[in-house]
Amino acid sequence: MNDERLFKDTIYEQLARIGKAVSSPKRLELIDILSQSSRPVETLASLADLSVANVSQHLKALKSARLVESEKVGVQVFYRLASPSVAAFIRELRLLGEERLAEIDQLVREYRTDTTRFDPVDRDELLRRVRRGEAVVLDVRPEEEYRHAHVAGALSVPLRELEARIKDLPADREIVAYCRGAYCLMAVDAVEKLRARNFRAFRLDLGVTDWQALGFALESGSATP
Amino acid sequence: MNDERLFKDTIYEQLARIGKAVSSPKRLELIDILSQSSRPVETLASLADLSVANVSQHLKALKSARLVESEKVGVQVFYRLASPSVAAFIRELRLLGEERLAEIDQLVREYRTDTTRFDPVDRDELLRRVRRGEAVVLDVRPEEEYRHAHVAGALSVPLRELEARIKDLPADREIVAYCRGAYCLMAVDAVEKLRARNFRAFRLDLGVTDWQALGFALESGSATP
DNA sequence: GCGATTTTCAAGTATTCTATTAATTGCTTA
DNA sequence: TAAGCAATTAATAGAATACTTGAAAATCGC
Repeated sequence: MNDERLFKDTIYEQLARIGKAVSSPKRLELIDILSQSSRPVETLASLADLSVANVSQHLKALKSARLVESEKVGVQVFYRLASPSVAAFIRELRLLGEERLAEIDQLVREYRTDTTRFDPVDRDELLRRVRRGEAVVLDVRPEEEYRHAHVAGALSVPLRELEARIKDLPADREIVAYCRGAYCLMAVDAVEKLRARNFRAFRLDLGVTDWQALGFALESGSATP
Repeated sequence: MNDERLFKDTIYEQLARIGKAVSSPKRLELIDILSQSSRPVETLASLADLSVANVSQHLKALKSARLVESEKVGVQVFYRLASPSVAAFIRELRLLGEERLAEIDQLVREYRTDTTRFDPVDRDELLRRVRRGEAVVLDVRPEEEYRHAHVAGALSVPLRELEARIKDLPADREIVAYCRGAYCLMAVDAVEKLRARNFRAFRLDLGVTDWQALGFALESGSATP
């Protein structure tokens, strides 16, 4: 075997490590969870519906492909994505899947029973309004995820607290809610609740990584009260 | 199991199909080959050092993940990438690998014995000159790959023909050569040959997909003589 | 040292992957 | 319509790997 072949074989073998890491559904789910916020093992286990030992194994696999890192905080071990590029890569994977795999489209169509998809306002128009500052952006994910990273300028109103805090929202402005991304329905819920109270509310099915890819800045840290 | 879990499981299972498709070194290599040009099975087999039957299996796997498509042309079956997004995705995979896997860096460093890496001119500067039209861009890949897609305005001078055609190149202009990408050394060879004849030649270690990602337009079709 | 959390281990089962040879299919073209 | 070529499929075999789980062990803060 000549040098060049050996070189290619080795390079592709290395690249395949990443492919192997993302060839398991559960590991993809873990990466998605981690792209919202860093998490201790136990939480990951419960979010992904796996045993702790099992998650630990999957995390080990992800770690050996250098896609995640861990850090001990107190008694827990927190995992996080090793780099923002990981989230960007998984986003590409998801986009490719949505483009090429009709099954995904089908699934999403069947599962989404929400009303926002009949919105008369399309995504581009909403984004334009957000860019112009005409609309208020609402992050309805749990506060922890908001703290980890959110669209710059967005308000944090976790879905669970929406009812209680709805009176503080500006009734005269358009509201654009987002959550974890296209497969997450928290923002749909939020919009329905808001509309019931006569707010002009819309959903954007984007996660923070998607916002970022569209050129929006992200921030981290708590909301200023 | 509730609806949401079922939905997630199914979605991630679908996305993992793509992960599985790119979890094999040989399939990654095949995709890379196809990102240069569409090819019949037999050629793929010889380029990737595999048996025809084996390539056929791998192609089947890629096809079932909708990453490649095939078309019968005459007596042969030509395979091609199902969409430019596939090449873009594999590029992201490669970039992530280069960022995260030190092994790849190491390998490339060991394998590259060329001199161009000591170039005093860096990539950004070269790109600037190309954008300004100050430099001639040379595509040194086989003509077939040039025909499939090349950087707009680039000259096709396959490495094998370089010696014969060297006299037609402009001696007074800077020459920037490229080939299949970072792991391909044809452009290195070309630059060395050109410099031996006193041309001011440089290498850019970019493949067409990389050029495209940098905002350069691609063209296809034969060179105008 | 206690306790909580996480990792490792061992085991079992199942599955999967890759590559090869041989046979077959399906086209093209003579 | 038959010959010839390219590609696919089948059958096989062995290796390798993967996933999960329950129990034990390690780690580390307190």
